[in-house]
Amino acid sequence: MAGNAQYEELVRQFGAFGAVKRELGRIMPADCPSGSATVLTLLDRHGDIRMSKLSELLSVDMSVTSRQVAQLAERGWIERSPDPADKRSRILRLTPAGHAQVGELTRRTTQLLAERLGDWSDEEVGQLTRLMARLRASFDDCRTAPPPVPPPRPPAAPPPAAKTTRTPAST
Amino acid sequence: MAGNAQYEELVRQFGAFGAVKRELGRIMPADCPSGSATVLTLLDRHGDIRMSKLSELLSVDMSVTSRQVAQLAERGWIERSPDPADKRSRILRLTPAGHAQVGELTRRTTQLLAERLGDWSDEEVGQLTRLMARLRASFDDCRTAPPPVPPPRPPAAPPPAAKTTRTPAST
DNA sequence: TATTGTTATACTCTATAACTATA
DNA sequence: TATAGTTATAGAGTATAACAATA
Repeated sequence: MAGNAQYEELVRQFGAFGAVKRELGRIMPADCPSGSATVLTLLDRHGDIRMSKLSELLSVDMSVTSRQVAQLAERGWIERSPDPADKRSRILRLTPAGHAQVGELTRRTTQLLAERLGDWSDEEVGQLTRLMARLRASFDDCRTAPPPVPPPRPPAAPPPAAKTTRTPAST
Repeated sequence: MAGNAQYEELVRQFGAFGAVKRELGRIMPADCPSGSATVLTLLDRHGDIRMSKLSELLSVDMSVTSRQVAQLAERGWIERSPDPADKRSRILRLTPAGHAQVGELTRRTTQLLAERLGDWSDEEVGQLTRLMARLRASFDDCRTAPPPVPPPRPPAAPPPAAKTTRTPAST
């Protein structure tokens, strides 16, 4: 368990990381902004998944995913096939063109990192990777498990309403 | 120096970090979105600075900073005083209300981190903080120092054009 | 002529809410 | 009634380009 001062410093670094993210975004192909790149990369790693699963991986509302995916389908990088087990669902899959695009994205990003992190050791890169993976996992877990010490949060904070990536909409 | 496979994995974690960023953004006050929060935090840390310096810290075009800062000024969180040394410039400074707002932001973010990172050790939090700081620095350095091994980049990649955070505009 | 900052415009990312089709 | 996905709308973030004032 860490102290507040440590958390404050960590949050500052989160903010500074935005600058890194923006630089990465600037080297993306004009027809593939960073949001699209993120989706393609996730599909490349997780294989054929459903919209809802993708929303969960991205931690965004499914409406966002829907639009992103529609754009990628228009460009021919992914295809949406009906799920035989549930006619409401659609299975997402990279097309050959999609795989090629992932290759191009990988080429660009690894080149930039090679330039910028030239003086980092294997060990350091690995450490940062592991810690960021764990960070993501720690935020993920808390969508299923309630916080250890639920402190009084007077305004907007109804019970987590179970694990879902859906617009609350009406009641 | 690390291998390409390591860089690919690191980039994937960069993408996953977006989910953490979005969660942080969701707990911000309605009148202070995460972009504003980043600016306020930077001003709190760096003291009175000029627009151009702030743009550099954020790694965004000055036009972006200008709008952000205008909004914050409207809310009364910062003030822009003329720079006596250069009448074109403006000095940015947090107001007392701005400092109070920073306090509120800090309270919210540290609480969320305390919930999510409850099982992290001091050492681990410190390590992640240090590595992210170094990451930011590594990207920063390369705006002044050219890449160690300038590889052939056929399309869009004219010489760095010196360190500036400005729209290229016309020639 | 070059630099600092502002404004106008356009595009991406995101959330909320309403809707359709299926379970 | 609840869930999977879509669409419409609105707001925030960002870049490009043109502009004004000052150096």
